[in-house]
Amino acid sequence: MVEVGEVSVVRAHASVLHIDLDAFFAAVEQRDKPSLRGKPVVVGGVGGRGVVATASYEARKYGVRSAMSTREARSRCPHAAFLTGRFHAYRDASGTVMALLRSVSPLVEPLSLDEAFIDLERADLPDLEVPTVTALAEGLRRRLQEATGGLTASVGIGTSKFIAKVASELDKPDGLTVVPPGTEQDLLRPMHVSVIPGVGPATAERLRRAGIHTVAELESVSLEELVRLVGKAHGNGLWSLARALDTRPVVPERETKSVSVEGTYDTDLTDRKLMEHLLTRQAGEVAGRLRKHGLSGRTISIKVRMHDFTTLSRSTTLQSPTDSTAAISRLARSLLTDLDTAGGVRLLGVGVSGLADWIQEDLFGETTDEDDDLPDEVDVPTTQRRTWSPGMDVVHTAMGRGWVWGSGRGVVTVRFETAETPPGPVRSYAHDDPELSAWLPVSDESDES
DNA sequence: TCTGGGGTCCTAGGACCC
DNA sequence: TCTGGGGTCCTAGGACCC
Repeated sequence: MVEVGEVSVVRAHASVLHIDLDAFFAAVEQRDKPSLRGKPVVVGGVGGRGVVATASYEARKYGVRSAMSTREARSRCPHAAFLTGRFHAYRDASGTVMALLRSVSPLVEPLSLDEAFIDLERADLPDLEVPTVTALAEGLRRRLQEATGGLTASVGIGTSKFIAKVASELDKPDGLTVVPPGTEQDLLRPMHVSVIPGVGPATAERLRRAGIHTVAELESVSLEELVRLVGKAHGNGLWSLARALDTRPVVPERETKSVSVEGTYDTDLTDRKLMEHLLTRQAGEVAGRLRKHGLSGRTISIKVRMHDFTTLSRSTTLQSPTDSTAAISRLARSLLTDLDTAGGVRLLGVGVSGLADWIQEDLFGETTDEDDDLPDEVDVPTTQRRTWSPGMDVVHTAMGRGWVWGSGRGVVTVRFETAETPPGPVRSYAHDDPELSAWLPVSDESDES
């Protein structure tokens, strides 16, 4: 990437590589189970409301596609093997591939289990001319097959992420396309606008109504007009990509922004008690994943998809991050109270965002003046319930001793005492969180001193 | 019984603060 | 009493990606 002052310029060499494993989930299944080789394989949800995650090329011949309902896939290709998927196997294979990619260049950006960008400017190469990067890619594809027991990949190389990704689509499966620098516009202009990342069905339809079908037509539209059509951020992005202007860097690590769990049920839910039970279970999974990664979050959300596919969400933001199952589950259930679910619910989900690494994160010394900025208490049915007094109650938890700092919405906020940096970190708990059972009123503290 | 699950980013409006 | 603008945070919804 060339930097000219603040402005980054498109690369002079085809030094971005995009790699896409062919029909990845299905290919892993065929690799591990020889009887499936050469036969149509469909991996995805097998329930009444399942969809196809990956179809092998044999199944694609019958018109089976990703995101198609499994029902439809069955009617198109009844003799295919329908499998639910073995994610640990896919994760293993993906790990092998990513490690191989990192041996080519330290700058590898995985996009999913089966896709990644590689920055070849950081590879050990004599130059970045087309023959050199072509040879590198052929060697990589060969080694990948060996390392994975026969998985194949499609590779594209170009002067940007956009071009590399478009290129990898051009020769599938098991192909390689290098787009020489300077030929990007010739490649793109005849293509449909939907080759541009971010142009999905809704944007394509808006553009179509404005008479814009191809990249060449998109290129002829002014920036102002594009922003008017699709909004500011999107408009700016489309204007640049239509001209093959893409300076997005290859970024190896990205911070997690949210963690969520959702489920679609084979029959619509109408029983509120059952919905609360399911939200509780999901909250536990979310909290477990947060803890596993040392994360906690301030915003708890639920997602509810109704029988008619309309999707609602409700969220609430705490003063301080939590990873507590009880807190997340209580808030999730209380958010459901808002919603009229009479028509039946096909999907429920729980998510946490506004993530923090709570050990390092914030709240050391800020937010000093008020004890309780939490929203007003909602009436949550609780068997064991007491009043927590900010500034008055002391609690003992797995994290040590802390003061009750805020209270509301069925959640207690605790500020922990730490030796070196008072006041210490803050966490939230449900009122009846078992972790808080060792609370002591402040008046009992005299015994300790 | 068309339409999964886990994410990211954007928009728009309102509250609130300066 | 009226009129402001900018910035940030929050919520809800939607588009999109793999």
